[in-house]
Amino acid sequence: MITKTKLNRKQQIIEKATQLFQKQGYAATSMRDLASYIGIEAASLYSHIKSKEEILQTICFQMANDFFQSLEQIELEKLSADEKLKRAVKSHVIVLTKDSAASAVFFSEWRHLSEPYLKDFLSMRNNYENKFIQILIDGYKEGVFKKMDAKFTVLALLSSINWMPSWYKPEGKLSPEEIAKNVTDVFINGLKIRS
Amino acid sequence: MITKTKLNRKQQIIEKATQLFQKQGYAATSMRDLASYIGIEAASLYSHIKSKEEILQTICFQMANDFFQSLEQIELEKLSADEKLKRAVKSHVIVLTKDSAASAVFFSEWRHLSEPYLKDFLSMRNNYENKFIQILIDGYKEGVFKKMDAKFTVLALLSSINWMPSWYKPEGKLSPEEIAKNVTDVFINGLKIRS
DNA sequence: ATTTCCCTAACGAACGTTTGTTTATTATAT
DNA sequence: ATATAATAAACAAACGTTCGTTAGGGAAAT
Repeated sequence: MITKTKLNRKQQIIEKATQLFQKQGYAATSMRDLASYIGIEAASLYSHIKSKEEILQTICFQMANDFFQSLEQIELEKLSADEKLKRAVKSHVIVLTKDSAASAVFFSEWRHLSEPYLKDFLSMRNNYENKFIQILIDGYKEGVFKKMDAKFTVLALLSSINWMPSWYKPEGKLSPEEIAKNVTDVFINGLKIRS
Repeated sequence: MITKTKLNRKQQIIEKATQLFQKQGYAATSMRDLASYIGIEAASLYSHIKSKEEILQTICFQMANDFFQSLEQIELEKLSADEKLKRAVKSHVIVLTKDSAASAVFFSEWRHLSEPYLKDFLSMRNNYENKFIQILIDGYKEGVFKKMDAKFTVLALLSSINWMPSWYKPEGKLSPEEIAKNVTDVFINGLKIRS
């Protein structure tokens, strides 16, 4: 099982790197650091990966794809704006909690990507935020949401969720669904027009 | 004016370092980097500062003090919980926007502090969060706020604000007061019991 | 008024260490 | 026998920091 061993090793490298990048940051994590945690020499890492940055790229774009895919699926459904927002937040939280270490790296370490990856990354993120903004604007047009600064509100909403990886523990008392419900409860009931 | 010149230079170093730490991160910013932006040699920095980490310590604990001071002042006043929360958020945003670069460093780079500074820092932050949590608990007891997970809500609230330094521009259309109002509007009207 | 002295801020050079990565070689497993 | 994965050794570059020195200005002493 040559390929299997190699894939496992590569996966192991990326997983351990994810942990270290989260705890110490990308720049403060050395390849010797990473290697010693795995139990091999730094030079041996290069049998499986091309460079340190390739690891970061893998982590960032894997997460970016996951987020995008989960949101695109929701856009297909025909839902009222508030339902759509609930679903979008729930999906976002689920993706995020599935690998909270990778999410933390995704949110904090992307700036160490070199061009053209940095440009691609930022454009994807912008795109993602715009989809949320559109949901809020639609909600306003439908008469479901108050008048507001949609971009500001989305940034506040996503920020409150995205900070989670720094304190979320899978063994904690709150499930991803409960977290999503808590967040949307606060935000939606503050946005929704009460009759 | 010996002392004045020296103070200005030291201040200049810390200000430029704050900018670079925000943009590139603490670990990815070298002393030669910093020096060249100022227009001197790296070695010359050490006529004014003791070490690279001392700069980070200065930034972090200056901000920590500012946040603490602004909150302690509010605790003295006799206010209803929702009013108190509004005031606390407003103070928080004002401190944060006064130097958003330093705030960004404060929120993202504290993990590079060494002991015992790291321990002190985390204990201060915990303390600060607990003051917010207490406001929410008081609000619940007063019958002003819904039943909720106070810690979770505070983390969500502070996170949505603390992410701001990454996009806040002083020349933007929103003033600190308007930002605070937007945030509290969303959160308070989502929390407050409607009669 | 001139000299001596001290202090600050800057410098170039170098310190020892660590960085990411490459190479040539050996061990392992199929 | 062949392909893969690990190694030790080495690389140039960069790291934070220290060194001895120098230039310049103000204070003190002559």
